Amino acid sequence: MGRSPCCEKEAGLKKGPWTPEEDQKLLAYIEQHGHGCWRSLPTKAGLRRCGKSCRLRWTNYLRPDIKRGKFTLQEEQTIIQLHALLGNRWSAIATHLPKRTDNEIKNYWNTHLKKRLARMGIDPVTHKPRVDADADVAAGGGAAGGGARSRAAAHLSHTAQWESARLEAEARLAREAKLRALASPPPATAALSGVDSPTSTLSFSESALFGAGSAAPDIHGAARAAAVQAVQSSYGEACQEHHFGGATAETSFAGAGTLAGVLLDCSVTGADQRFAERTEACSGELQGEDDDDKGYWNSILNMVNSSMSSSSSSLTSEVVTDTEMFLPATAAAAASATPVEF
DNA sequence: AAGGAGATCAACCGCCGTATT
DNA sequence: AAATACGGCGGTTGATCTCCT
Repeated sequence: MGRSPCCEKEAGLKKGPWTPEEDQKLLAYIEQHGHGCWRSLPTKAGLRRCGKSCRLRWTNYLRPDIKRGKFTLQEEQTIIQLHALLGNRWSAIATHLPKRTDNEIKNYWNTHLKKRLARMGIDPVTHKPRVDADADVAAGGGAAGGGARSRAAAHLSHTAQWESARLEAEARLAREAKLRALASPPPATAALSGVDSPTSTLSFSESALFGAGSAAPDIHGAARAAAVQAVQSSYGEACQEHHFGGATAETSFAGAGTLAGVLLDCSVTGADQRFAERTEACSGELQGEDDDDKGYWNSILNMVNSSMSSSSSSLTSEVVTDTEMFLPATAAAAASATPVEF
């Protein structure tokens, strides 16, 4: 593990900013041959760069499906939501922002959003109002507050576990899709078509299939089913190791899956009625959760909702707007707190 | 107009997980 | 089972840009 940097092996490799000529070479080579093995690509393409540098340049800049320029309000909202859920897992966040790279999102978070949240008095790490933390400190970190926090942390931990399981399944799905693609080579023009999500192990279209289960071509049917099964079993195991109020692994999966599933469904395909069904199906699963959890998610949603209400966006179907999407049924009722100025 | 400070972002670095040998 | 190769990820850096004095 921890092998040495690829660039160490060959001296004289160029570093630093790419020139237009280098870009052209890389672009031309990939368009013609696909990237294949990154390590051998620079030699074949006539570039004095290491493979890693080429891969980075391609994924972060040259790919034809990358959207550049200012982030929209909706994108900002999505990033904030997903960061609250996933933390600094930029590639996972990028999965839900088509045409944006993890590097770009990371940069935008560090240079814009983090500061903005901080200005609003919200801790960009915990996504909680700083006042809470102060109050807890002032109260000497009492057992009640600490307990609530740990429960909230446990809730988040479940979410993260589910997401991890999902990402694992995505990776498996992507590998299987790749194998299928190799088995039946695409036309030359398709060399660039399998990259419709900048950094995800799963392409955006595949995410959509996976999340929405909609009109998926049968070629992916088995893989999708396998992926779903993998998520279910992974999450089931996670549930057995932890709590979830005595619910079975399957129902726990449904409950927690709602949260991440909503993100997936809504960001990829727009809200659909399956979501409502699942919300109904799992309502009450998380009723043991504490008011702190409600407040936590409320604060995020309020922030998001307030900015959304001031915009003319039609994206309300694309990002989470309904408290029930995020919260356990019991928490939804408490979602009428004053919106935070964004 | 000059230059200093802060902001931005492309690119690098080092580590990790997985596949292959 | 161990070693190695590879792709991917998140954190960090440094060059460049923009704004302010």
